[in-house]
Amino acid sequence: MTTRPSADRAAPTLEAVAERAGVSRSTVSRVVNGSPKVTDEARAAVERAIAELGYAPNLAARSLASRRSHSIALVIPEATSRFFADPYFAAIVEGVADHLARSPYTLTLLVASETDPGRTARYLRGGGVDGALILSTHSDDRSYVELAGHLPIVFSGRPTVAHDENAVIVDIDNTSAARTATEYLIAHGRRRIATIAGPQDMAAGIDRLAGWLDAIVSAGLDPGPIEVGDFTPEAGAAALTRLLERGEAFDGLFAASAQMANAALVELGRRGIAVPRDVSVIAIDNDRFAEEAQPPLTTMEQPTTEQGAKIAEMLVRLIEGRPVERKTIMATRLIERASV
Amino acid sequence: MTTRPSADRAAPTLEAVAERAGVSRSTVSRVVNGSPKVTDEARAAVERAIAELGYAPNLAARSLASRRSHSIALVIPEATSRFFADPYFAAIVEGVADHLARSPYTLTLLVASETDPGRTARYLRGGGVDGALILSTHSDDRSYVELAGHLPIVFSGRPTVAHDENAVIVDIDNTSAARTATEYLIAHGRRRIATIAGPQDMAAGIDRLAGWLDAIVSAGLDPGPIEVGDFTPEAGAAALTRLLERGEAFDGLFAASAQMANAALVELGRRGIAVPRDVSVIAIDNDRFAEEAQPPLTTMEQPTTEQGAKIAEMLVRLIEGRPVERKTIMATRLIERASV
DNA sequence: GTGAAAGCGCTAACAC
DNA sequence: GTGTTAGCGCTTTCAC
Repeated sequence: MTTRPSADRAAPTLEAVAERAGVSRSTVSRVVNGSPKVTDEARAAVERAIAELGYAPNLAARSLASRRSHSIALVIPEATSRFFADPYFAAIVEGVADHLARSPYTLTLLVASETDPGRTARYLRGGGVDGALILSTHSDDRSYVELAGHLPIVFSGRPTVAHDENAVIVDIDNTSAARTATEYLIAHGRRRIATIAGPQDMAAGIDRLAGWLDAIVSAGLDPGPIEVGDFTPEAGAAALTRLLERGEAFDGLFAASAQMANAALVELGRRGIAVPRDVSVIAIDNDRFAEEAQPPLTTMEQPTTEQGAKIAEMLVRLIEGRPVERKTIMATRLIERASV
Repeated sequence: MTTRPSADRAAPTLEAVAERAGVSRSTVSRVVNGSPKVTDEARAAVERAIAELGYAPNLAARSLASRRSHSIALVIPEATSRFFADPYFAAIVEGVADHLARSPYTLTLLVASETDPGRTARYLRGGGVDGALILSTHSDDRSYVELAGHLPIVFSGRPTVAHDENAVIVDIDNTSAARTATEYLIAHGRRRIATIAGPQDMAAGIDRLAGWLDAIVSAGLDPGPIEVGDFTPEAGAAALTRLLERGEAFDGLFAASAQMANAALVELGRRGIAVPRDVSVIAIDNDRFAEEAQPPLTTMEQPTTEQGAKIAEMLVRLIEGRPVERKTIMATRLIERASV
């Protein structure tokens, strides 16, 4: 059984409303856009005509004439599948969507096409959106940095490449969060601290590794072994295995993401290594992976949903020409559970 | 430290490209849109001019003239927060985004505003999108059903209200899936089967309850106690508690979602009721809640990501005037784990 | 195969 | 406060 699209009769135009209300198109436009310079009578007549006709303004025409689309893009890097499975990204999107729902802006999800990288840039420069949100990504984010000259852009997480002085960035202090986490391990008597670091081509990965090292060196200790993962549970399990295979003992472990820590905890348990008795574990991210870990994970919370709302807020301000801070650092805090 | 948007010089227009390439605007338009009716020379000249100028077509103008936006909306019902935390919705979005990334269409996320319900409809009718995807929602989805007269619409999950014969729907057979699950319990010797049903104002909730009942009646058994939840873990835990408080014994439990089953399993464990020894549990959804359940949950898998891709595919076909099936039923299958 | 001309439906000066 | 007049940058007949 098949069907074809219904032939819809032409939608009523602003001109039709004007005729019906007995006013000019300008007046209709003013009413639709909430201008105060309209008499109550005129406004009433227009509103009635709009209701009777079921008029809805044509967005493309409005956008063409006003040079504003009232829409912003959220650029999704790389594979979509990994994106939505990651509670970090889900929370960011939630914060963005939620903030925009209370604004006149609409959210466009732009999946960066691997097959045609130029497509995203072309879209962004075609005026389809008034600005774009770029999520922290791998070091190939140069093209986005360059886009900042063409339209308002806000980065969530600092780009790894050199960026314009005018770039607007919202981030947490990854170095400081990692340092605090590691210091917590040290304060609990741990002396030989390993780390499962994040990808070293992303700012969050690099900075968290630096924070771990800084805490250790500042305490006069020697760094434990380092293995790198890509923030996912699979990578965490693999990294822990490699850590153990190196045969270097450690009594503390700092993981750059809760997803990796959660999987590491599973591997430790499987090998009969008790947490926190034999090894204390701490990580960054207070998501479901931290909560559901066995034992529940002590971790640094980053306000992800709030960060999503913040980047949306910043972008809207940028678009509307209001002053914005160039760099916003969201606060993190320690959540004590049972893994240290 | 604050900054203001950079004053960007005007973007090059199609006309500028035409001048530079020494052709008319029509020819440039043809090249940009891949028309075959252009000589190789003309095409080369135009492409060079485009590259030199860094031209990107203005989307609003194109959309106004062609009456196509090459963009589709995914309408998100109710609270955004619940939406992104739900693996079902995340998978749907993933499927949609992934399919569209390989098409010339862009995805707009439309959060149905609770404060201004008309806003969504106005947007959809303003030509900002060529069609819309409506996710199964509560019974107040009447307004979306009506929209189908104005633009191409595809429903994921059948609407509970009467809908146009032309409505395009992609769904699973909820009744059959629930029946199969319940029959599996019966085949394993369970005779007194309770259920934690889904919301009774949603098709998935209603149909799954019907399937459960049908299997029981067909087997000549008496139905066990029923409690209703809203698909969330919290609702599952509460429903199980109520089920137990009723004092009616049961040796089998069918839950309408894995999220509810997962939480119910936790509650059963807490009370020392062994699964599957004392009670067998089965549910619908093969998501992380099913996998991570203790014990791992035997469940009916629905191909959620594929369903997302399917609704996107159907909508694009509808928009492009190609024939589409009015109703597509995605296959479900039993995943045997350890809870029965 | 190519160009000229006529809009697409709206906003934004500007005059009244 | 209201109407008139130009476009916004593109697609699309329709001649040639």
